[in-house]
Amino acid sequence: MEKQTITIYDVAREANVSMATVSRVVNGNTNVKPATRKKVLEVIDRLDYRPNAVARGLASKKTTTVGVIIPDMTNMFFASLARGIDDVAAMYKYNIILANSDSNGDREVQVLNTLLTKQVDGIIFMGNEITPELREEFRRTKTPIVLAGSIDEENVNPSVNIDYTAAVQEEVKNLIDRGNKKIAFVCGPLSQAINSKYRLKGYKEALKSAGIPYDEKLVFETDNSYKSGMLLQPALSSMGVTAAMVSDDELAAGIMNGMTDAGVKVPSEFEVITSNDTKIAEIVRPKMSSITQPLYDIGAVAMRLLTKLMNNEEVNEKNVLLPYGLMKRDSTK
Amino acid sequence: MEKQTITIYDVAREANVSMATVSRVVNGNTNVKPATRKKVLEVIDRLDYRPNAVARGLASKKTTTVGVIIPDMTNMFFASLARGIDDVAAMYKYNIILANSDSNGDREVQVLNTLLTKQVDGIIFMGNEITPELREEFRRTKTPIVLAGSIDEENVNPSVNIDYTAAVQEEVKNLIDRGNKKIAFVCGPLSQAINSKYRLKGYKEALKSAGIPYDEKLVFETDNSYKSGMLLQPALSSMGVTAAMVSDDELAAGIMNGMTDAGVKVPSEFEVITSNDTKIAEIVRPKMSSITQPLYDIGAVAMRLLTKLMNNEEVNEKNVLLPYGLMKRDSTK
DNA sequence: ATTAGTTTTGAAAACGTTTTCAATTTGCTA
DNA sequence: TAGCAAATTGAAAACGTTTTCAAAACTAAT
Repeated sequence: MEKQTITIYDVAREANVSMATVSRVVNGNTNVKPATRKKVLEVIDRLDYRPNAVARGLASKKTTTVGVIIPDMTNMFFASLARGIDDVAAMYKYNIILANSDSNGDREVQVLNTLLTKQVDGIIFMGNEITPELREEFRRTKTPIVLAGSIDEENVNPSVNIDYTAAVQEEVKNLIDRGNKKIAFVCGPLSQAINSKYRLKGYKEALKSAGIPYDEKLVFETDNSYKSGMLLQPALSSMGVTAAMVSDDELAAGIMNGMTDAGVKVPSEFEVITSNDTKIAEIVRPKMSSITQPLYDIGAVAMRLLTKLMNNEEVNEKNVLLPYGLMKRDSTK
Repeated sequence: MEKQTITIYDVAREANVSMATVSRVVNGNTNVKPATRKKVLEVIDRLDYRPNAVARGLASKKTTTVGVIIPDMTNMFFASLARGIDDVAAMYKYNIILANSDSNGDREVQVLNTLLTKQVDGIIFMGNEITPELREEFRRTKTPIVLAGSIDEENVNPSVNIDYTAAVQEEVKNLIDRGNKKIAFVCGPLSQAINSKYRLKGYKEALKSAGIPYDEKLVFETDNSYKSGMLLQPALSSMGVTAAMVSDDELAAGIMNGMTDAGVKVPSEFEVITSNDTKIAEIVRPKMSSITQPLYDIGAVAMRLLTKLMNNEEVNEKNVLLPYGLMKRDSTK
């Protein structure tokens, strides 16, 4: 009554052929006489043989599994990317091992190593702060790694993103054009290049073009949480800020609700623009205007890129920038 | 310059011991003389040896990987469960292979089979409709499977849920007590037992206790999407419905926004209660009253249960019901 | 029939571990 | 210091595939 596994050997015996031949038909190798193939397939069917992927992985050194490191799958932004990743992975017959890192450097290194230990064929990394230790691990491995919706300032790994600087710059310019003088820039940790080097740069450029002096006090660094957003209202209001460019949807929803709850009218008295265009932007009232990112596609393209790398195909552009858009909804005038 | 992998054999040679001994120290087996252990550890460190999990899996017949079948990771409800699953999995040194099924029966069967092929040690299944084919596959495998936040009417697999019937019954009773006569029951596919057998039952029971006749017209079957909710307003209003018990948060948000957009005041003119208490319930305005489910815990407990099953430990209760709550927010009077 | 190519096949060696079982070493006790 | 049990080690056989290389079986042309 013990687990009686059927192996390739059993099939070979029953079909009167060698294991090699069975392996060939299982793998769709064409160099098999049709009659033989038929015979083998019949036996496979009769015995209900299922190849053992682990053994296969050991022998072939391919696992058809890729690792996906994600800060938090409960965050709509990353979840959307991950969905794109999984769909394309499935399309190419890969499975994904998904691991949440909570953007914790040590955890990221640890996860990366267990993924490598498990011999994944490739890795997709999401997370915006790449510690020196992590970078070193990236460098050490031969396993291809691509960043999705994530910036590495040293730009050594292939990546898929949008042009955050240009998008923010454009939105802030629009805010200025509508008469806003004091515009807050609210973002996640400034230790993340995506915020400090890219988005903030767009913000500064827009101000500069308009001749508005940059005021450090208008930059609010947060942890990207809804709650943090809610708590920002007093500070924002007391400084006479009339608009905010926000780097995360939950955060933005928090700011907007905080404002509304305090009796500040959005958008007439306060405009908010968010950055990720997740479902949340649409569900919230007023609906939030947003930079639109092709979230699903960022994941999908990243995974597609990874398949090429795993296949040793040539890739022309290692750092892909997908087009972004600006979606006007009801949180802006 | 080829991938020069260090194997256990290299370590054994350098340390002047057998592979068996190296294996023992790597696996923390206590029957190794401290001096030997130290020597081996030094070599491991020097050579930067990393055990190959695939080979290990083949030899030991354990992969320390579990499969997770999820309808859509982009759905906050399931994403929250999955987060609990992954955290507990990590705690017990497992990784998860996550696969989206879109609740498609064929896809579920297919995914299940590739997971089994990959020799996962266990499986967590989310999805509320278990086709006969899928059930048959469940039955065929020896690999333990537990359902998380998902109902199988035949109840053969271990599962973790809340008492959906009681929760709905309680909420609907409250709605009745507040004077609502026409209460809609809005849910996902009635082909899913969780809706047709459990939630609907609670709804009916509440009506019956209050002596209100059950009207099939007040039952709205949807696909659980935000959009479907938005489109429901005309039907709801025209029938004179004053409250809705909804089975999904996005769906509920859609209904609420649909109402509000049409000028119907929530909650004074229309009350809505949702069922999953995801972030969305809190972010939306008015905040939605909801049945509260310990989402993270459902996942966490399911995974914990699975670890026991994988370990052949005794489990006393195979079908766990976690406590639910009722959270009063602003979408009810 | 023979020959020279082509296809098809099979034997056996990987792949990198764990695990079993027996052999060796060690530590105590008398 | 012999004897014995316990602790420590190692040899080699799994684990279930893929892959290489050569042999065998065809095919077609003479």
